[in-house]
Amino acid sequence: MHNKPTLKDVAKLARVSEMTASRVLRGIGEASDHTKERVLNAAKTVGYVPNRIAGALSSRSVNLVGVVVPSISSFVFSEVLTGISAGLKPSGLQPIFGITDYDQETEETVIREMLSWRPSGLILVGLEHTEASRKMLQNAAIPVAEIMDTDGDPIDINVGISHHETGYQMAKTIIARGYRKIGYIGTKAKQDFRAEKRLAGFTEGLAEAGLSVLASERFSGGSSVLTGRELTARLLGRVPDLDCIYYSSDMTSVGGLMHCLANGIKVPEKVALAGFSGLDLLQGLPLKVATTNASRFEMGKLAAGLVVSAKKGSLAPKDRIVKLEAKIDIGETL
Amino acid sequence: MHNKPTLKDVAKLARVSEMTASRVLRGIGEASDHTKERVLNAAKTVGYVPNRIAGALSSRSVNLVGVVVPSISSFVFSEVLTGISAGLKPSGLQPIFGITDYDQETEETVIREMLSWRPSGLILVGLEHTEASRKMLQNAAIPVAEIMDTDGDPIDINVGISHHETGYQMAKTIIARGYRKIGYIGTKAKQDFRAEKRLAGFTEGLAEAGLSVLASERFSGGSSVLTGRELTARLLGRVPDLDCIYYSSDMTSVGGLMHCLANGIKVPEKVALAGFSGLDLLQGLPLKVATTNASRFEMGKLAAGLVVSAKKGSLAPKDRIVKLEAKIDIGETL
DNA sequence: GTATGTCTCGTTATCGATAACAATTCGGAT
DNA sequence: ATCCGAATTGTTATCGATAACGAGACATAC
Repeated sequence: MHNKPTLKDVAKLARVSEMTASRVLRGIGEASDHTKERVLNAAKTVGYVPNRIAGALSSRSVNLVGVVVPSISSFVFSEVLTGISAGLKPSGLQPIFGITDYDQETEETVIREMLSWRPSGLILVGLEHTEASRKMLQNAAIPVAEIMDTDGDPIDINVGISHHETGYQMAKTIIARGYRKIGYIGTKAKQDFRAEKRLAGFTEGLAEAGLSVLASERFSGGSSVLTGRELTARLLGRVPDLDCIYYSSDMTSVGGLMHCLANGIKVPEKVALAGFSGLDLLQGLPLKVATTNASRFEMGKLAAGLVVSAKKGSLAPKDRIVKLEAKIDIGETL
Repeated sequence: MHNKPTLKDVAKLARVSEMTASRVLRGIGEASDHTKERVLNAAKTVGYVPNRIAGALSSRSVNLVGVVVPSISSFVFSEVLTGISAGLKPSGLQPIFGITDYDQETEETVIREMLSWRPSGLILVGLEHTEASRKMLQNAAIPVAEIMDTDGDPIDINVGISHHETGYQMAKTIIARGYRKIGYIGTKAKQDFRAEKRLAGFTEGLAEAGLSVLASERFSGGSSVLTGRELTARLLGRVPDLDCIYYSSDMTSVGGLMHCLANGIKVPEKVALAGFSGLDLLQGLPLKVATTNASRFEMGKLAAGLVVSAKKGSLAPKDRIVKLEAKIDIGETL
């Protein structure tokens, strides 16, 4: 017996043509019960596993949707991915994931790699891509969804929230609750476009009240509780009279809370804290940290659904842009 | 212009044969600088994106490695995936991910789906699979790595830790530190084989000292801080004099710590806590929770490396089984 | 008995690339 | 001037499936 059984082997054993075997195995078209049974049995006895590569080449259709995210070692994206999986499930489309490490060149490579498999659709995070990436995506002639951010010029489908508004609203909220000496802790510029947009909106919101960010700490690399805790310690060490800190993520805001808990700093009496994302992690802490909920699961699911509709040609242009509401959750730290 | 440019279009424009164009674009074999340039230019002007499907069918080789995990909405697996990505990178192989939701039937479907793309290798979590899955994997004639667990009978490559021993050692450690009234909080049986094995080893370790788990709480669904907190409250409500709780995960043990912090219960004086995984999350908490480090990143990276070697045929049978050390980190809660 | 459909199943021609082998070119050695 | 081997480039035959069309079998209608 040679390498792997092919459709030909199945057909031969079942004494039918390859075409008939193919039809039975895919469950399309008509076939007598007698034939069906023979083919199915033959497939089982030779241990047939269809070759999707050949099938895809022949039918010019691939049941894959590429999903390109900056990182998977972050709750934020794993929830989005879970949402995408859920949204794709009813259509029979399979997601395949690629990681960019927050780097546009890497993203370009990943996109090229994905397109070379001729997927039925593509889902990307963010609106910032290299020129070459945009061109490839436009030429691909498949539904392309950019998610998580609506501040920019989308290629095709767009589902997300406005990070600029998110920052702006958080500034307003913080001001309304009486805080005036405000600090910021977030990633270094250019690493994370969305965090940068929130900060810009935040700064703008403060400026309208004649305020500004008094002090900030920036870090590179992933957000973690430890980073949040250390930078909070450093920031409050430098500027002890801050009465509120805005963080670029929930992970770091939790770190801030931990610093305060461990050092007997009263939250929010002495210092108020606010983060971003609405991670599940926040539930169960001694104090629920303020945040803006980015409804990541829903966003992923929705985007996946739109890609499916678009692929079927049943998605009007006006339904291709969905701006979700980013709702602030005051929690117990503001 | 028709649909998508093919190699033929590029070749025509560059006035060379398809074969020459193919060689230039793949950078293999020889070609004069003159030809190279013409082909590369042609490819760029028509916006050529290679069709991997056709390439894979023709060359009978696919630069993909399938990775099948129970879930991605958990730190545990996202770190493993990150490790796998890292381990695969030097080889040029690309990981593609599939999710089983902790269900063997789903796993079987996912495996079949992956094999239908004829990947160069497969990486699975755990040693428990359906009979049909095992058969498919054995017939696939590609490197198959089972990771995270070594308590069982591997199909091919195996990298992981012994969860039974992990539980056993934790029991010994807890006993050695003087705790006697011990509770357990973990997932419901059969959902998570590895957690079950840890519990079995734990119980065995206690039994050797004439002890047993006095009370336990079980949950279904994912591990979360909130679940850990609530169940800790419930368990201590039922059995207030427990002096130590063993959790099936770090997320839930952190929840336990949060319950204690919020309610003024002294840790570890009143009650000691221990989890499992060694998540980064533990860094930065007011108290470092005891855990067993499962070195997930390293495990993923190592397994990926072995798959690559095995694919090249340079992996001896004796190197196919790697049992890593699971090191207990006492932290500050034991 | 002939015609007309409806079911079933088979034949042929791709899909877009690459492997294997064949052919051509070219500079230099004899 | 001729020949040789290395460097380049081309030709042919697949890879394993599916789309599109075609054909035989069988039943029903007139």
